[in-house]
Formats: sequence, structure tokens, C-alpha cells
Amino acid sequence: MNTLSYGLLSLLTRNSRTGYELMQNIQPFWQAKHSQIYPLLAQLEQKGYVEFVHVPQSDKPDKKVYSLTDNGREALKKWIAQPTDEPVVKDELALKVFCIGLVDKEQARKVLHEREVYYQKKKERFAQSFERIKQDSAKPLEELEIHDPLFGLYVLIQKATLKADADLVWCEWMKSKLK
Amino acid sequence: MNTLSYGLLSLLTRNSRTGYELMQNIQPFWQAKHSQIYPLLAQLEQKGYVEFVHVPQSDKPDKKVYSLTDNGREALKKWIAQPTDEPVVKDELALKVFCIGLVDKEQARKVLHEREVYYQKKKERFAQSFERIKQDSAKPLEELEIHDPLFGLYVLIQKATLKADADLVWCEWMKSKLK
DNA sequence: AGTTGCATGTAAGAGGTTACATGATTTC
DNA sequence: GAAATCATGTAACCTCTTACATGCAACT
Repeated sequence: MNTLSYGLLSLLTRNSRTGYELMQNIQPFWQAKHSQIYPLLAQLEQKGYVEFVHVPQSDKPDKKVYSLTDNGREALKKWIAQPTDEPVVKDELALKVFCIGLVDKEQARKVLHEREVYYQKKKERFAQSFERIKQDSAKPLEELEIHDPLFGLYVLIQKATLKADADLVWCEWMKSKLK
Repeated sequence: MNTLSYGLLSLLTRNSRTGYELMQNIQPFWQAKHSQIYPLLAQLEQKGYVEFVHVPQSDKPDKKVYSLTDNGREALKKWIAQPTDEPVVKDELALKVFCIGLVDKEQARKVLHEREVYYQKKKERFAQSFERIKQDSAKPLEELEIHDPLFGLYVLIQKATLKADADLVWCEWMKSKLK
């Protein structure tokens, strides 16, 4: 059981989902391709942590809809109680910035601008996510509590927004250094 | 040439360093073990991007001190001009938080507290880094410009500090949600 | 006509971790 | 006496990406 496997179980606590949907939905929290996820789902099924129903479709390819079993839910609870791995960040930009003095301000601005646009788009996507869960939620978001179904998603989008803001502040600050 | 290889070259623009030092110094920006770095250094030497001198030591094991060649410096400049990969973040905590409703507030607080301590320690380390480069720098840090040797390191510590602050703000905010 | 989305899967290879191997000095 | 630091390297294994494979519907 690796971390990604637990991540898939974690998503399934909300809804039943297909492998394809799991692949899409886990992206903001853990980047993984379908080629990694499908074999893991097969393993999780063998372990009895998930089960699936085959759903034939006429217009689109048939699909397998996975849901969490009681065993899977128990495994998740045990996992949460284990010590949490430290976050791993791999950002090529940081390595470039370290030796940014090799190029002129003009070129450095280009590198930074590319990243600024990236974070702005990211922020927009988070704003849209907030809107979506605001509509799905019975309560105002600020009143959501730990056992409300949308709590986890809500606080994660909050986390991601705060981080994107910090990155954008840094980009702005860098612009003033490269004038 | 993968990203980590360029990262090693990037560090060598500052100083000549041993493989062991490179392994330590790259940690804040790219987590890599010595078992990955030593073979890459051998490859970089074969490509003519770095060269090394053998330095015998009596009290400690002998070492190889690597430095950047002109070819290596040219390779770095070309790399900076290429499009930059998007950052990859893998944080087990995010996956746990998504399904945090499975456990009670008491347990959730424990998980969050562990991470808060981690970010506090990280901030302290960054503060120490600031102090160290403040002493190494001829100018006040705010006046450092792109071609000053400590510029890259300075702005990276600034970036890391802003992000750690954002994470700590989120941890505090979460505490109020879990009261 | 070509691309994107839906939907699943496998195979090859690159990237990365853990363990094995050695050995002196210093710190707890 | 045990663990940590310095210092290098290899081997086995796990993780992850890219490419191969299929096929229909909708959009451009």
C-alpha cells in the first residue's frame, strides 16, 4: 500500500468513481497518470478495499465504477493515525532561479512571467472550485465542520489558494527586483 | 540530461563542491539521495560539463571536488531559455485531509499539529539562512541585484519563507476549525 | 479531416528510495 | 558503547512517465 493507493481510497469516501474520474480528481493533490492508477485499483480490489460494478455504455466506452468497502474505510482510519510523510516539492524554477545571474534581466523576466501566468490560472481554478462547493453545500462554507461531507475539500482549496497567493506575491516582488 | 543534472550544475555556478556537499545543498530545492547524485556526476563529467580534482584527506575519507566547465555553463544558459516544467507537489497530508471527517477532532488536531511543528522548524532554518547570507554579503540584502553572486539564493529563501508562512497561516486557521 | 473527451489497459524505460558496503573521527 | 558526520559507490526495488493499443462521439 503506497501513498497514492490511500489517496484513491480517500477520494472514494466522498463518491463512487471510475478510474478515469479518480485520475482527474486526484490531480490537484497528487499528480498521477491513468497508467499508474488502473493497476493500483486492481490491487485495491484484490485486497478487498474497493469493489466495482461494470457499467455498459452505448455512446462512450463501458466503465467500472469503484466504491469503498468497509475494509477500505478501516484501512484509511489506520493510515490517518500513522505519522505523515513530509511533503516533496520538485520545482525546476527554483533550480533555474539559483543561477539566474547567468542571464540578463530581460530573459529572467520572461522565465518569471511564464510562472506568474501559471499561478494566476491556478488561482482562477480554485475560485471556481469554491463556487462549485458553495452551491453543493447546505451551509455557508465558513460554518462547515469536520464531519460535513464537503469539509475536507473546502479546507484543501483554502490551503491551495493561500499557497498560490504566496507564490504570486513572490512573483510581484521578483518583478521589482528585475526592473 | 534530466532536471536534477541541471540543478547540480546550477549549484556549481556558486562554488566548487563535493558530491556529498551537492547532495546536502540541493535538499531545500530538490530532494535527492547520494545514490542518485554520484552516478549523475559521473555522467556530467563524461559530457564535459564538470571536472573534478581528487583531494586526499587523512582524518576523513578522500573526496572529489567538482567544478563547472565552460561547456557546463553554456548548457545551463540554454536550459534557462527552455520552457520550465510545472512544479510537482506530493503531500500525503493533503490526501489525509480530504477524508479527515473519518476521524474525530482530537485525532485530526494531532495530524495537523505534527505538520505545524514541521513548518515552524522550516521557518527557523530559513531565518538562519538569511542571517548567514547577510554576513556573506557586501551589500544589504534588499539591494542585491541579479548579477550579485548571492542574489539567487536570497530570492529563493524569500520564496520559501513566504510559502512556509502561508502554510502556518493555514495550520492556525485549521486549529480554529477543529476547536 | 483533425482534435478532444471518455474509458480501459499494458510495456518499456526513466526517476527515485532503500539497503548493502567500507572506515575513521567525533559526539552523546 | 552507540550514534552521527564525512565520503564514495553499487544493487535491488519501487514509483512514475511515455508510448502503444482500441474505439466511438462531439466539436472545430
